[in-house]
Amino acid sequence: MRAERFLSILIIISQKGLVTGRALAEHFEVSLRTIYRDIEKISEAGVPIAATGGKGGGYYIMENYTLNNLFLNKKEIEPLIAVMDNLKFLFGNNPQFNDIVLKFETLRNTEKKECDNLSIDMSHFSMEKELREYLFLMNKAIEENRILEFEYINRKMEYLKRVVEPIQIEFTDGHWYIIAFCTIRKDYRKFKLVRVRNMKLGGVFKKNLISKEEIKKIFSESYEKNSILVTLKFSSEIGGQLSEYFSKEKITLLENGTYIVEDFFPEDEGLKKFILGFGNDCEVIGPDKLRKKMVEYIKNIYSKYND
DNA sequence: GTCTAGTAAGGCAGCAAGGC
DNA sequence: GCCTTGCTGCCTTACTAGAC
Repeated sequence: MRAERFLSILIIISQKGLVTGRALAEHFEVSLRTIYRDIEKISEAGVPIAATGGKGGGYYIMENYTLNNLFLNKKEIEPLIAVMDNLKFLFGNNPQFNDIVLKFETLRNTEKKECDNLSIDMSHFSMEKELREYLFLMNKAIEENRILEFEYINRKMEYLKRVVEPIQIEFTDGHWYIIAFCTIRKDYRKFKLVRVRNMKLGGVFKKNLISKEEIKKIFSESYEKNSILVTLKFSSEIGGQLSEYFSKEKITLLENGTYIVEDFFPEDEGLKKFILGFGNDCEVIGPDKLRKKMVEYIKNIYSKYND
């Protein structure tokens, strides 16, 4: 704890140039006396920290002394800083996270030129404010083993109450999820954050010792169990777009210029909408039951426009 | 379980230096 | 001179680890 504070004090002084002992004491929530002792120990360790008294005074690191990037090289720092930039936007109200960001910003000062060629955006345009608030609550709940209560919007636009024991925050396919044990469904579930409303922190729960790998396996098995092998035929016009949705080995180019794609999909409403998203350029070849479902689905749409 | 030593931290008092 | 800030010494408290 103390060694960690020493390093943070050094980084803060290095980052800000001049910092008062009082400011450091407030930041670390310790007494001024403790900060003086810390500064003394840091100086004894050979770091040239100097001080000026009076108004406008404080601690500073003497010229020509820089903090080395001990563990990371330039190429490793670049993607980390891009990610930290994003996470700062999302977790900015977490004091512990802000300390980490400060450390990375210190690295940025020495690596600035190398950080400009990578940009990552993990925000969501429709619920920026809620996203930040929910991520903060989720993070806190996981750290303190606390229940999360929220309303979850299902496909029928019904608001269903959920009480969950959170395990992990995940960012996949451009969306944030909370992986948790649902105390209502008595099962592990993945909740899409854009469907969550009115999230609140609840009481403390006893942490289940299930590993992240086991949970991953549960979701993977569930996905496979609910998935079917689908064969799709695409027109030559849409060929270029297929690589956005499918891996190379799943796409076969036929002699007539059309494409065949074979892949596993979860068998739900989303699949039909996904296929229809390609419009007239996609045809279901198999399985037959999906082809029949598509026919019914399209008939329903047609009837809406044929009054 | 109890005692002891070490460590970390807080509080207080007094002093020095610098800026306004 | 007053205010702000740093510096130091002394005492106390709380916690932890090790010895018995």
